Amino acid sequence: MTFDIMYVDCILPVPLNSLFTYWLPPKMGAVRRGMRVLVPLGRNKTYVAMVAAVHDTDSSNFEIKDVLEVIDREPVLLEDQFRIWEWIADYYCSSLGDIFKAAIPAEMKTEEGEQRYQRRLGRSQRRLNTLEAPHPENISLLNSYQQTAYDCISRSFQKHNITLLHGVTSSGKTEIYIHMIHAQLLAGRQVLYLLPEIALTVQIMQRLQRVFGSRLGIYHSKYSDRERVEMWHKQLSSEPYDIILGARSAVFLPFQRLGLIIVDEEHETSYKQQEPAPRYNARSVAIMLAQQAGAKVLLGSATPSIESYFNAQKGKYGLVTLTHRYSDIQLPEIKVVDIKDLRHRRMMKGAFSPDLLQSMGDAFASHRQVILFLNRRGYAPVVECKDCGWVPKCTGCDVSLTYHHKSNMCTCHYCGKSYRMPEVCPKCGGRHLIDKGIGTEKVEENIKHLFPQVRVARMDLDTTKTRTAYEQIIADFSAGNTDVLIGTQMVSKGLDFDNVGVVGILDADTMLCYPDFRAFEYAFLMMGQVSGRAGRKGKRGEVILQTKTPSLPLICQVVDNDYTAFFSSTLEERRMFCYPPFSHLIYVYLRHRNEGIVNTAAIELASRLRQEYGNMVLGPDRPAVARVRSYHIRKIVLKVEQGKSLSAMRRRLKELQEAVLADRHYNSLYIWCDADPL
DNA sequence: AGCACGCCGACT
DNA sequence: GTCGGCGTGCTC
Repeated sequence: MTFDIMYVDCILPVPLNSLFTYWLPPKMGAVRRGMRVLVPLGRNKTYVAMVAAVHDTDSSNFEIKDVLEVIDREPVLLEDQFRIWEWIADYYCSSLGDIFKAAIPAEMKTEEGEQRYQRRLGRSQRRLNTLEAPHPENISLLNSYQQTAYDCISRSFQKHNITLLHGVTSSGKTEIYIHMIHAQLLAGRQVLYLLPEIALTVQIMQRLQRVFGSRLGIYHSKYSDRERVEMWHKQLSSEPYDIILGARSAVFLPFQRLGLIIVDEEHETSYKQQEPAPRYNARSVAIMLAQQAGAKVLLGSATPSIESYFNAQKGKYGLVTLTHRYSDIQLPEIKVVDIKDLRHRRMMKGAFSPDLLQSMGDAFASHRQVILFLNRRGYAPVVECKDCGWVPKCTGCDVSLTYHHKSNMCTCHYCGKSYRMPEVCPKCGGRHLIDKGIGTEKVEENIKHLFPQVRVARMDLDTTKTRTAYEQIIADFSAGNTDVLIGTQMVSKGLDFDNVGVVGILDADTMLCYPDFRAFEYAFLMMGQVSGRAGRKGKRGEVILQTKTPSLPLICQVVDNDYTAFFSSTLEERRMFCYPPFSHLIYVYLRHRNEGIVNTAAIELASRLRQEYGNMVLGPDRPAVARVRSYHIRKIVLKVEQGKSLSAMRRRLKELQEAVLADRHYNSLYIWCDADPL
C-alpha cells in the first residue's frame, strides 16, 4: 500500500482543448481512468469531470486544486470508448470536452443530476426492464430472396468486416436485420442498430420489441434523459441490453461484447452531427467501434452513399444486392413535365402544370391523397421593389429575406430574425413591392384557391415547431383527415402512407442550384425518397416531376430509378474534380466581427498551409453566406488526395491554427473545422 | 462554456 | 453620483 501523492488529468465538459490536472487527496482512495470526479474550476464553479489519466508527477505550472469528490467506484467509460473519444477528437478536430458533452447523458454531467440518480437508486426504482419477455417465435420466415440475401451477407462477413446491403425499398431489409440480430444473440454477442432519428418510428420499435422484448433497449431523444442514464448504467452492468436501437448518439453507449452494428439508411446525412462540435459521422464512428470490438458492420440502403458504394465496388466492403420487392408493391410511374416551356405558353397555374392539376383532380375523385414537395419554406423566397429593384436583407446576415404571408413578416432563414414587411420601398418610396418565386406557404394558398373543397396540411419548419405539431400532421394525414400534404424535405422521410395516389415534385431545380458538389446526389436521393411515398400495396402511384431542365441526365436517372447510372455518372464527376471518395475534405472556418481581421487571418492561415501542402489548399473564400449574426466568415478547403497522410495534415493544421490564434492582432478570432463535411 | 473584471451611458 | 451594457481574458 502506497500513499504517494496522486494527480488526475481530467476532461471537463467545456470547450477547452487541454486536460485539467487536479490533486487527489489520499483519503479518497483509488481512482482509475474512466471514473468521474467532482472538481472546482474558476472562482466558484464545480464540474463533473472524466478522469483520463492518473499519475504521481506534477508536470503543470498551475497551482493545482483538489478533487472535491470521487463519484464512481467503477469506471463509467470503458477503455474502448476512451479510444473512440480520442479518435473522434483527432479525426474531427474537436476537443475531448466537446465529446464529453455530446456522449454522456446530461444527468451524469452535473452534481445535482448525479444526486438525483443516486436517490432513485436508493429507492431501487427500476424503471427499465419491466417489459415483455423475448418472443423469438415472432420472427417471420424469410422469403427466398431475403434468405438468399441473408446467406450472402453471412458469407460476405467471412471475408469482409463491413458489408453493404443494397436493397430496393419494400424489399424487406428489416426482416433480414432481425434474423442477423437473432444469430448474434445466439452467439452471445450484442448488436447496435442505428437509424436516423426521423426513421425511428413507433412501428419499427414495436416490430423489434415483439421479437426481442426486454433484451432490446431504445436510445434516442424521444426518451427522457433519466432513461438514458439508466440505460448507460445498465450497459455497464452484468445484464446489459443485448440490442440497442438508437439514433447517432447511441454509438457512445458502452458495449461489452459487441458483435454487429447495423447502420440502416446509411446514406442519411443526419448521421453527421453538424452543430455543435464534435462534427462526427456516426457511420464512420460505428466502423471504428466495430473494428475495435472485432464486430461486423452491416450498412443498409436503397440508395447507398457514393462513398459506401465506391468502397463496395472496390472490394473494400462486401456487397449484397436485393432487387426483389414484395410482389404487390410497384414502383410509381414518374412523369416529367417541362415547366419552362409551359410557362412560356402561359399554361402554368402558379406552381402547377396542367398535368399535375389533372392528376390531383383524379386522385381526389377516387379518394386518394396527394403529397406536394417543394424544398423551400415561406411564401416567397424574395421580395423586390418593382421600381428600383431594392430587396430586403437581414441586418446581421448576408442573405435576402423570405416573405411569410400569414405573419406579414420578412424572415431571415439563417438567424431567424423577423422584420415587418414594409408598406413602401424604404429606398425609393415606391408602392409596388412584389414577391418573386414560390414557397410552401404560397403553394398552400394556391391549393385552397384551385381546390376549395380539399383539406390541406403543410409540413415545414414553420408548422412543426413542436414535436406534437409534427406528429399531429402525420397522424391526420395517415388517418385520411387531410387530402393534401404540402411540405419540404420533411415529407420525404419517416412514415409510410398507404393511400397516396399522386406525388408532385413542384420544382426539381431548387435542389440543383446549390453551389455544392453534393447537390445532385442529394437531389437524386430526395426525389427518389419522395417518389417512394406514392402508391402502396396493390395500387401503383404516380409522380409528376416538374422541372425547367427535363433533359438533364439526373432527371432520367430519377425517372428510371437507376441507381447504377446515377452512381457511375456521379463518380466520374468526382474523379474529374478529385472530390470524395477520391479525396478527403476538411473545411476550415474563421469567424470575427470585423471583416478586415477575419480576411487577413484567413489569408495568413491559408498561405501558411499552402507553404507545406500547395494546391491541396483552396481559398480562403467567402462561403455562400459570408455573414451570419453579425459575424464575418471565411472558409478554407483542404482537399487531401487518397494516399496522402491525413493525420499529419490534421496535426499541422492544429499547430498553425494555434499559431494564428496566438497572434494578438487576431484577438477573439474563432476557428473551427469540419472533417468529411456533408 | 461560465464567470469576473473593466471601462462608458441613462437613471433611482 | 450609481446600475449595467457586453468586450476581454482566464479557468488545473
